Amino acid sequence: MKFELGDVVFDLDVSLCCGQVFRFRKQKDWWYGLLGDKIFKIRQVGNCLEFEGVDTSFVRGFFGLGDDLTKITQCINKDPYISAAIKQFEGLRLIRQDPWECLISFICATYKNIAAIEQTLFKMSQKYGEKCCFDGQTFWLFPSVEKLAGASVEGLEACGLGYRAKYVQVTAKRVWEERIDLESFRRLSYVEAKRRLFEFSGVGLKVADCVLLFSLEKMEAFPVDVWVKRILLKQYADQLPAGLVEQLLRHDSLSNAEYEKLGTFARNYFGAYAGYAQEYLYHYERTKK
DNA sequence: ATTAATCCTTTTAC
DNA sequence: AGTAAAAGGATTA
Repeated sequence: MKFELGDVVFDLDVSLCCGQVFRFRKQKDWWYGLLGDKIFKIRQVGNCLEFEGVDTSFVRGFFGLGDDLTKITQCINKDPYISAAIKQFEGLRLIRQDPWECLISFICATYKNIAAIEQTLFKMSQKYGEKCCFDGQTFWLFPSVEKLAGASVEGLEACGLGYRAKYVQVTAKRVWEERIDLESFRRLSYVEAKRRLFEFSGVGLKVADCVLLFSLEKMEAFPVDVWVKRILLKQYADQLPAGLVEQLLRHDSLSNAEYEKLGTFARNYFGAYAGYAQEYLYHYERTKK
């Protein structure tokens, strides 16, 4: 299938490489990806998207092609620094992931680098997910709630989860036993959905913000990891509340209070699409020189 | 080749 | 409320 982008600005490679998704692989010029029980491949040829395994409305929804990116980038374009990031990664869009997979993925992602996260999630899917064939290749779907709820901590540890194994286990068990519908969190406000996510084991403010931004379409979510903290301290120090910079420099970790101060600053400064700003800044910082 | 630091942090315990 | 330490292990320097 084909989809002409027309005046829709989109860069498939940048959107898939900027650290939002962990289970996309590029083979030759095709990206192979999974969402729920769907497996598909997609590539961008000029201003046209070509794909197999899913329909046009899925592609539009999944890659956020309905977002008015021109308006969004204008809104967040507040200074020369982010302006450079927006310019360099024109076409970067936030992807709409599955909330369950997103929640578990970011619980697994804490204090890990992206390569290690990808490896862990692959092992976990291989062990607990459903095996599927597509385009002559083997894929494993992301494990269901029921499957992970029944997994042992030892079994999860064997996937390289380390101390995160028990968080995954406890969270999965709770989602399963209480029949929690994570999709329904979409209807809650940012603050309310964040509070609900925060209750899960292994979910702090950062993981909650990632789930809110990457799967629940809360664009005011502004995940602050070590990279974003670094950017804020370097590029936005003089605009942060008085004393906060000195406080942050005193120690390495981020307290919840400090985290929320940075998030509040970002939402005030960048506006309703602060999450988009975060993704441009994050990718820009990670890839420069 | 080895070693050390780092990693899209959270939890637990002062 | 604020701070510090611990939690595996792959990747990167």
